[in-house]
Parts: sequence; C-alpha cells; structure tokens
Amino acid sequence: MCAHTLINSFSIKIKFVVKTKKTTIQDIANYVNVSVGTVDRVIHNRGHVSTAKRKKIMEAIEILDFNPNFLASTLALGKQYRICSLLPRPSSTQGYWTLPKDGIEQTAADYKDYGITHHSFDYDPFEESSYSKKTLAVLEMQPDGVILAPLFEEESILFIKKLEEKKIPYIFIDAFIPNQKNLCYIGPDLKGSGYVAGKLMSSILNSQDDILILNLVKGLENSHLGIIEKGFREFFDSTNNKGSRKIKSITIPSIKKEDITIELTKYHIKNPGTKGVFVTNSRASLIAHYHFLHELPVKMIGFDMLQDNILEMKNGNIDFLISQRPYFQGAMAVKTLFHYFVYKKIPPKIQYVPLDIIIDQNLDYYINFKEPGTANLVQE
Amino acid sequence: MCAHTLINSFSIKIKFVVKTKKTTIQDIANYVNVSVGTVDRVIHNRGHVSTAKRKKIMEAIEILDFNPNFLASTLALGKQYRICSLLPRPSSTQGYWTLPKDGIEQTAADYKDYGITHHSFDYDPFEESSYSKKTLAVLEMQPDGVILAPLFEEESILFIKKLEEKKIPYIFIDAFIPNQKNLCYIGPDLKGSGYVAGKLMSSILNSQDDILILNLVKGLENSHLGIIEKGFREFFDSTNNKGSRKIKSITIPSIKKEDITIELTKYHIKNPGTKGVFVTNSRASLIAHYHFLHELPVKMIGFDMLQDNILEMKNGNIDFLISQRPYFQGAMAVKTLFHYFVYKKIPPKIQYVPLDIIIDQNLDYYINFKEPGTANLVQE
DNA sequence: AAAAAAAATGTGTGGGCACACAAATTTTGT
DNA sequence: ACAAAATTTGTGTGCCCACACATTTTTTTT
Repeated sequence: MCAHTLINSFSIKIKFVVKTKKTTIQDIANYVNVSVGTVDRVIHNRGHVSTAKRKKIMEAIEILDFNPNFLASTLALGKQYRICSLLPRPSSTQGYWTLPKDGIEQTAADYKDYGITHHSFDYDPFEESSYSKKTLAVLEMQPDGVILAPLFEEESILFIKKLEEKKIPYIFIDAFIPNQKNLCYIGPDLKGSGYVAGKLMSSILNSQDDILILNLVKGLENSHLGIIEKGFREFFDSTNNKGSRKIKSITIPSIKKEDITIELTKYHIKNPGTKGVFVTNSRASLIAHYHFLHELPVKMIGFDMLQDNILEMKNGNIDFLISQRPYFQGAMAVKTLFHYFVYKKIPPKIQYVPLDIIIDQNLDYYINFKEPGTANLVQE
Repeated sequence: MCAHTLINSFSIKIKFVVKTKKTTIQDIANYVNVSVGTVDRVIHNRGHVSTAKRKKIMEAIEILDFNPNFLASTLALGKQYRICSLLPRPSSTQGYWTLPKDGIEQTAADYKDYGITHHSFDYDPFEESSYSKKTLAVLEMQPDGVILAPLFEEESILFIKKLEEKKIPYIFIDAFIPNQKNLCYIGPDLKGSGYVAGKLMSSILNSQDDILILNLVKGLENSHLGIIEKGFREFFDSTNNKGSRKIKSITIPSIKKEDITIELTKYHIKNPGTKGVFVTNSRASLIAHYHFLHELPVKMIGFDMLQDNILEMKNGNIDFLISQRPYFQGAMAVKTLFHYFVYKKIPPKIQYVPLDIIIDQNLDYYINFKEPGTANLVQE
C-alpha cells in the first residue's frame, strides 16, 4: 500500500502535492487494518478497544491528520437544541431591542440545519409582572439554553434559580447580574463606556466648559445607568482632565417631550455654562432635538445607532454616539450556546463587545455593514 | 394519514405545538405519494416530472415548509473549492498584513468541512517582480477563487486578465483597482477614512492650529494614500472647518528613523504652528515616538491597531487610530467566495468595512474581541 | 393492437459519521 | 481441555441529500 492510496492526493506540474479531500475514519481504518467501528470507539473514547490497536489508531489519526467531518457528524447525531431568548419588548419597530433580537433570530436561522431551534419571548420593560410571566413561559418550553437581558434583578434571580435547578445554561446579554452561574455575559463594559464618553467629551470641550450628565429614565428603569455615570466622572477625576468645569447630573423620570422641555429649560437657565450633555442611554435624540429647537450650541454624546439618533447626528445635533454592537451581542450569544452544546466549549465568563465610536463621517459604514449570507440564503 | 405523521411534532402541556425537526424530502415524498427521486427532480428543476405531480410537490414544499438540509446537501455533493490568496508579505510577525491573512486562514479552516481549501501566497510589497512571480504560482494552483490585495496596479491588471480568461472569480481586499470585473471589493472607503480623520482632527484642535499630513512611503509604495489625503483636505474645505489654519503635506520616502528625524525636524522648525499630524498609513508610531522624544505637544491621528501604534496610544502619543477591520476583511472575503460558490450569490460590488475609531479608552475591547469558535474547535 | 419510443417514476448507492447489535476473539473458571 | 463469560472487533442501518440507473407507465408509430 503506497502513500498514494493512503493519502488521496495528486500533483500539479511536479511542484505541488495537494491534499484534496479530508481523511475519513475509513482511511484510518484501512491504514491500521481495523474496521471503522473500532476507529469510532477510539475517537469517542468509548472503550472496548485493546490498548495495542488503540495506540496504533491514535498514531494514524496523527499521521493522516484526521479531523471528524463536522457535517457528517451532526447529521448522524441528529440532536436538537432549543434556545429561548427573553428580551424587553422593543418600544417600536426600530427600538433598540429589535437589534439583539434580530441578531439572535438570524443566527439561529443560520444554524437551523445544525439542529438549533429558537423561540423568542419578550416582556414589557416597565412591568415586572410581565417579566415574571414570561419567565414561566420560557421554562415551559424546556429549553436547552437561554439568552436573557436581565433588567429586573430580583425576578431574574428567581428565574435563574429555576434554570440552574434544571441545569439549563443561560447567557446574559446587554446587562448582567454579578455573581451568578451564567455561562457568560456578552455586552458592554458599562464603566468603560462611561470612560469612553468622558474622553470624547473632554476632547471636544474647552477645559472650563460645564457638563451635564442626563439620565432619562421612564419609571423604575435599569439601575446600571449609575455605573456609566460613574465611569464618566472617573475619567475626569482620574487625570487632570477636569479643569475648572462643573459636572452635574440630573435624572428626568420621563421621556415625554413636555417633561423634558420643562426640566431642561430649568436646568439650562440655572447653568448657562453648560456646553456638553452626556445622555446615559439611547435617548439622546430627544435632547438633541431640544437643543436644536432652542438654538443651544451644546455638544452631545449618547448611545446607540437608533434611527432617531442617526437623524440628529446627521443634522449635526449629536457629536458622538457610542454603539455596543447590539446585533452582534445576540448573534454571538447564539453562537456561544451552539459551541457549548456541540463542543462543550466553555466561553470566557465575560465577553465585552467593542465600544464603537460613531460620528457623522463613519456612520454610514456601520449602517450599511452586512455580513455575507446571514440566513435567508437557503432558498435557491 | 393524520397530521401527526406528516409533520413530526409533539405538544408540551397542551399549549405549544413545536415542530422539532426539519421536514425532509422524504416527508414531501410521503405527503404527495411519490418517491424521493421525483421530489428531488422538482427541487433541482431537472425536468422529467409530469406537470400534475410537479405542482403537487411544489405545494407540499410550501405547506410543509421544506428547506433542503444544507449539511446533507454539501455532504452528498462533495464538491471541493480551492481559494488562493495573494497578499503582501507582512513586515514582521505582527505586521499589518498578518491580520487579513489570519482572517482568511481561520475562516477557510472553519469552512474546511464544506470543501473549502486555501493556499496563501505572499509577495514582497517593494518588488514588482516578486508580485508577478507569485501571480503565476497562483494560476498554477488552478484556484476556484482568488483573494488579492492589488498594490501594484499594472501587474495586477495582467493577472486579472488571466483570471478572467479562466473564469476564476477574484475579490479585492484592502485596496482595489477601479473598473474591473472583480466579484467585489471588501475594504475601506479611502476617501471616507480621510474624512473621518479630518473630522477627528478638527474636533481636537483649535481653529488656528496648523496641520501636517504625513505620507511615510518606502519606495514606490501604494498610490492610494493620495485619496486619503484628498478626503482629509476635503473635510476641511467643505465646511467652515478650516479656520485660519494651514494644512500642509509632505512625503518622506523612507521609514528609517534617521531619515524621518531629519525631515521632521526640518519641518517643525519651519512650521512651529503645527499642532496636529495625520499619518496616512499605519506608521504613525514612528512619528509619535519622535514627538515624544522631542517633547512636542502635537495631536496625532493614524491608522491601524498595530502593536507599535497601540503602545504609543497607551503612552498618550497617539490620539486616534482609525482601524479598517483587517481581520474581518479576510474573513469576509472567504465567506463571500463560499456563498458565491455554493449559492451562486453575487455580493454587492463594493462592501465598505466600518471605520472604527480607536482611542485609549476603547482600545482593549477591540484587542480582546474574539468571535466564538473560530476554527481550532474541531478537536475534542 | 402490438411494438417501439418517449416520458415519468422508483430504487439504490454513496457521502462521512454514530451507534446498536452481531460476530469473533480472548480470558476465566472448573 | 472445554464451556462460559468477558472482552474485543466487525457489520449494518440510519441521518438527509444527490445522482445514476432501473423500472414502470404513457405516448407514438405502423
């Protein structure tokens, strides 16, 4: 048996010898003169193989560079993995939460042939009871893995407990609860995003310009805005970046135009030195519009590439947006679960996404950016 | 035959009916009472099917929501696709060109089971003859698709001609030659990156500060730096961003420390008002170091997250880096070719990558950023 | 109406792997 | 030394699809 029959190969013009096909378990079996069953047993550590042959087979695997064909493997196994996601209901068809959701759904669709099925659940981000109800619905599905954005901490911990009882792995995206047994967290480093905002703000203001940190919170919304503010302030405290400026923060517990107008007007009259406003969530567009209407030359930094923010940025009313790859967070969560299911691969506990800095001039590249072949390609 | 046997399903606590497995051609065949062969003929438009059955089958495909199992399909087809890439040889193990190369190689490895094989070729970016030689080597491999970074225009056009004769599709990454029959271009919008740099520079300088545009070019290197400079200047020209400042550009035809020191010193003495330097390629670190040594308080913008640039940024000597996702460019090129091979999917002719704005504060997130399961997972 | 030609339909194999089960081999017990 | 038990090894079927080839049915011809 010569090398040519062992390793399928052919040569092109003398120079190259190209291995065209992957080696299969059959190749290994032929090489060692055993049956594919024995090779299979070695590969999967199923035992029932004499040490002598075991050794020979393992050598052959090395020599012939065998890697199992993943396609054939999943096909033969025919396992099914059910993923459930539990995210806040988007405020509109273009709301922030559509993006992680799309990321999850499209990626799940991409992995359909690998046995991944996915079921979306959403909850009213202003109603804890809605959340609790949906957690039960998720559990009823008996998922193999869960992706969730835990806005409500208490209820989430109850939910998590139940998942742990049933040994269902779960991934936090966008936000997380510390000290839990989550498979991992995929999302922004909140403090870091405050730092980034701080740096950007300081780079476009003069050292004496005052800054307003604005928390626009409807109802009892998420507490993690505090961390962003902390990061923002820390940037100015840490180095000698503070200058002589004042940095104040206010919280407006509403996202209604009228409420905002009243509060902001009050503030700006009292603090005429304010030249920069940092909105700690994705609602910068509301403020930007206010500044535009009142012709206030104020620099603005906010979060997320939402339609409204994009518009205000193009109009020159927002200077920087920080984006945390919401689509990708969802996509990555699905991929991570998949690799966990299939390869038992444990991901890093914390996977911070890049904090993309968006300005008018690079905005379009982010908007038009599409990966090739995300789903919908299956039809001919 | 009841619904349960037609669509494999089971119910959980009355409420949900979950389709667990995908429907197969066998399901379709059973449904219409024909053999799988006939179904197959319809799916692939092979003809030889009576119109009556054809219609029925197509209906069944709709009703049962049939999508061919991509895994089984590729397994059965067993096609092999050979991709060759032709990139400049990296200047070091951490040189810029390692990144697109890694992107290509890792992605190709991911797609190994799908029949993708890949062969890397690199050329000396300072020697046209090296390039020509390597183009021949690529052709000898008889690839099914080519990924290339066409630094040398003339030689590239000759190469491309030959590829077209053999009907081998090719993708430009990082740089491109206009008006060719390339499958697509994946890379930065050069002019746009000039714009971005312009905006960033203007945002951190005072309106009277002078700016130097620096082209650090070894030998007859790429001409497209001119486009970046053009974009940069256009930004200042277009709006009222120019102020009273002077914007000059010089080209230093060397990357040797001594040469740079001489030229820069000459320049700074003549132009003491220079407060910002924009380096139009990835060699900003050289200049940053010079400024550091000479204690010049100059703002700096450059390209690419190379080790040296990262270091200078962390030391505070570079303010902004613009990164054009080099790894991703390679990864995307492979994916695009794959989808073209398999689905005959024609990608958009131009796919601009996002221009990431890197500052000290978000740098680490980009560095640590890894997709799950890029290759190397295959081993257990 | 029977034979020949054409069209429609069915069957079988292979792709690489996983796993259950059958067969062969070795070890143990008496 | 021989049966029984334990272990090792081989075989066959299925996963889903693609495609070549065999078979059946329909149409055409004389």
